[in-house]
Amino acid sequence: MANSDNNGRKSPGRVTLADVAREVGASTITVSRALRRPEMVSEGLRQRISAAVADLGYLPDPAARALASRRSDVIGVIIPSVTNSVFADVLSGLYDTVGGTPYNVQLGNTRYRPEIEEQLIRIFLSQRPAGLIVAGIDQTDASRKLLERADCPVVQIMELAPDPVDMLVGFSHRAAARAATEHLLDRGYTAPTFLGARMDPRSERRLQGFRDALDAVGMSTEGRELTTTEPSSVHLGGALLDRHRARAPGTDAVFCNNDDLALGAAFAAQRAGLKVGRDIGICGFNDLEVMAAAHPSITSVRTFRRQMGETAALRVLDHLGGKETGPRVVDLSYKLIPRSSTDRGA
Amino acid sequence: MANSDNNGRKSPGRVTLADVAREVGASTITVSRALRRPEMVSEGLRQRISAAVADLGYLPDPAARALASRRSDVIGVIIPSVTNSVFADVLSGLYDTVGGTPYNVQLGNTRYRPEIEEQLIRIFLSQRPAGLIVAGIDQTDASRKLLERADCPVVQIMELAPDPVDMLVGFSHRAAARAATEHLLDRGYTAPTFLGARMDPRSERRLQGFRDALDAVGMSTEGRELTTTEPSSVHLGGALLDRHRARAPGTDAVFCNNDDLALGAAFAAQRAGLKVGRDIGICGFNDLEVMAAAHPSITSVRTFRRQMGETAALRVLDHLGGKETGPRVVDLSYKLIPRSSTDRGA
DNA sequence: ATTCATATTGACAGCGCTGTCATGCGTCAA
DNA sequence: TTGACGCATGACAGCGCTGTCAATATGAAT
Repeated sequence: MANSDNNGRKSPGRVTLADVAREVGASTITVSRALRRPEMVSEGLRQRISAAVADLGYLPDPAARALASRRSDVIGVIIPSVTNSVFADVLSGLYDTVGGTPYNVQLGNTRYRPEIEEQLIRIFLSQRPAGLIVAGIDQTDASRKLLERADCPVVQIMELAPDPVDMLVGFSHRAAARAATEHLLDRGYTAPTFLGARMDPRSERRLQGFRDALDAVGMSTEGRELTTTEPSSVHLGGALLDRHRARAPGTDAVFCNNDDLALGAAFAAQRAGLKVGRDIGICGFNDLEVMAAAHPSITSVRTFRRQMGETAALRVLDHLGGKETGPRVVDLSYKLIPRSSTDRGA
Repeated sequence: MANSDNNGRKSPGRVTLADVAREVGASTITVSRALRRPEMVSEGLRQRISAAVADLGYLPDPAARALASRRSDVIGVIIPSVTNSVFADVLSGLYDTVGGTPYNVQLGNTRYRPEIEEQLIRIFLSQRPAGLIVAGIDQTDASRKLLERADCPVVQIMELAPDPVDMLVGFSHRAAARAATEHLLDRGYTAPTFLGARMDPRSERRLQGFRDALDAVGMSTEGRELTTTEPSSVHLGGALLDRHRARAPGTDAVFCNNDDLALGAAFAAQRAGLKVGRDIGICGFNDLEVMAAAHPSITSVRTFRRQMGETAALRVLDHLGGKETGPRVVDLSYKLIPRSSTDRGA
């Protein structure tokens, strides 16, 4: 016979539910249940099944499960950048929270392009994901519709908005930026400038917060903004500061879009012979670890990125576990951390 | 009838191959072929099928495909840390290369624990991945056996070794560290110390390279190594330098495990009133962007992390595409970038 | 004793796709 | 003309699992 050689067992290398079922003398469906809803199977059988599973080294086939249940174990995560350390922290929280559950994180990288985001959403949805986590609230109309129709939990992260597609975990970039700018004014700086790179939607909102603060004290924003769409970097922070100081020598403080720029600005200031803090105030955004360790230490707005990942993952997992408790919108807020770089007396 | 209501079409929301087939009056298998091996289907039919696919918005179901073909579209990537910017760069290269292909990257995070790595390999293999990319060459025996038996391309990355499981893309940490240390000696520093955090296998090899360099000039490594298993950070770099200087005031140079430590050491040195370069030489490892922008700029060993991700992905994709050309081992090497921090005259 | 709810198990079909083998048909050398 | 061959297409089964409904057993309620 053609199949005489693999008689008695399936192709080697893959242990199936049927193998386990045969081993314990039960049906496959019972084994399936013992694994997914143990409370539905009697104590004794359940234990024999566990033993057989361990014994045979059975591992479920996610593809078969997904096909039969019409639901995959993939939690899709759609973010604009993998390298950006801000997202790296969020991801770290996500992976730590999802690791240890039967679910898997799958990443999609939009590279800050809405049309790629839309395509990724479509592709993820075609996998019938267990959940979807997307960065930001500025999806295209089509994307938003897709997300609204998705029959899985959806969490938007990184920002705050009154009308999330489903759930949302984030904070107000605008309020955070306003607080940072007000801090500069409080510390006695009189000519602050906004330095911004990349200028994605979140950066735009930070710029808006900067304007809010100036508006509130009746200060014009004219000539107090220097932005570029180039990706952010430490070097660019220095270049922006140099460029701006050449045009507006009176500048005595900068609020930077993010910490890379702030760090670069600090280096450039030192290079130019300025004393950071006394001669020029510098405030960053995100409070990366380096900000506290820098010399001088650099003021920043702390954001809770890792916690954002954790919370978003938990929201999804809770929904999947049937617990639909908890608020739909979680505001993780922010915290200004004043340091030497905005201390004029330092 | 029970099914009279969904007569004529399947449950809405999912367009299947069968829908496309019906639309063009062909069989499902032909549509399947038109999508996967277009050259097997006649010109005319192929075009009508493409049109119908676009028209109906058909998206293949990866679970069904994986089940039927016994091969998933997942390229598993197993790394020790998601946050570490070194891996972030590798990942970025991976995602950029795999994005645009029909394959998907799925990440596993070992947190530097071999037993988790082994478990992850097992789980990934149970998905019959298209390929597997694992960081390092220090797998457990069991892990290595699993990888050897895997019937998919396997690429080890980050390091160099004579006996890869399958393919390998990396560079010699030992040689790179030796070159860095020799640079310190060449520049006239006479009492260099190795500062190391985390001390994973790659760090150990860098330490070995440091020792090689000292050995070569007959210098003792006694008291010239300060390492910790704590995770690396900028702050820790400063702390290590301070601690070491307290014990060994004669130290005139440090080779740091990585750039975070080096940056922290530079800040700490400045804080202590030392002139970086003249009073103390500092060399980092990896050459993160910040090293060139720092004030003073910091010497480092450039490693080609992004390219490592790209190359590893390409190796996998080539194999999947049938092209088994190219060497099994790719040495991406390294490049010492001398800067002010190791310039005694600066 | 009978009925009914509850708990435990199983039979069956089918998720959407692809591997395998078979079929139909036109082409071409003998 | 004929058989061999290659090309394009299709029929069929089945990948490994789970949803659904049915069957049986058990004990409580009447």
